[in-house]
Amino acid sequence: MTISEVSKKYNLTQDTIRYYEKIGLLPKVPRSKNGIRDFDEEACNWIEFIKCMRNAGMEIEILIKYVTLFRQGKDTVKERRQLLEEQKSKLLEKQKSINETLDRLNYKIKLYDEIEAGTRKDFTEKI
Amino acid sequence: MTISEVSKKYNLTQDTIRYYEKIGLLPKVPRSKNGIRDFDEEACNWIEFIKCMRNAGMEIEILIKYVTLFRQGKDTVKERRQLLEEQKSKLLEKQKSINETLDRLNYKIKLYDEIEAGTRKDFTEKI
DNA sequence: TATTGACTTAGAGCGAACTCTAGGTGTTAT
DNA sequence: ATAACACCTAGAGTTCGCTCTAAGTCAATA
Repeated sequence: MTISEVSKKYNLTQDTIRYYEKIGLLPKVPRSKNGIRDFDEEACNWIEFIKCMRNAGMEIEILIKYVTLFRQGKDTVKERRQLLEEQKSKLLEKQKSINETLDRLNYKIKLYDEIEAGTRKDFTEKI
Repeated sequence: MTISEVSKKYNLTQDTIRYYEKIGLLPKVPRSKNGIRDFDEEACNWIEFIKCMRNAGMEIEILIKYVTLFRQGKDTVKERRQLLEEQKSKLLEKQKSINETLDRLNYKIKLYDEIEAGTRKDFTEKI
């Protein structure tokens, strides 16, 4: 698969994919003899994995660490597990923040609906 | 309330608070006669609100827009409602991404647990 | 044969959100 | 009175994660 195909498949720019490889986020992307990237299934799987993690806001440094451990083989399973557990905690925190904010947005949207409907005349919005 | 008290109360640096005011994110922070900020309840409420929204990842530009509309009074209720609704959608998307990633992390953590426990001998982790 | 088009690289540039620096003012404690 | 301390400002610097630029290689088509 060429970079333009991968780019379309995962909706990432070619620049982003090259950047990810450059910083060590993609282990061994195969190349055809004239130096052109030829993504195999494993490389694609990594891209998909990284995209998923990045979408959730995981830091690139952490992902590089994970990829590095992964490449070192079975001996790093314990450390990888630990890393993922930490990231899980962070995501749970983030989830909590988002839920709090959603509650607040819902409250305010409801308030604005009441104001617009005229069912609330005492317009004392308290931020 | 002085800036250092507010800073402690909301766990934001003084620099961040001053920055928020400078860019128009805090409507009218009162000042004592020698020019020192003296946060009243309303200013504190704004800080708390902004902190909540920022924690969920809402962009500063959007928050400035909201604050600006708020200051313009009742006539902007409809527009404010619309803005909040858009941000709500974004947060729901983000929530979805986080949930997907959490599922994936849980799967991998479980896999690593099995590997470590020795209950899974076929070590064919597929990223 | 010339040009088009997809790929390559190194490295510069960018936007967001702070964070820090330098220099200044005003109040309080010794 | 002088030092310490908390505050102030404008503006420069930093970090993250891309994104763009310039210059080059190579294969296919007019």
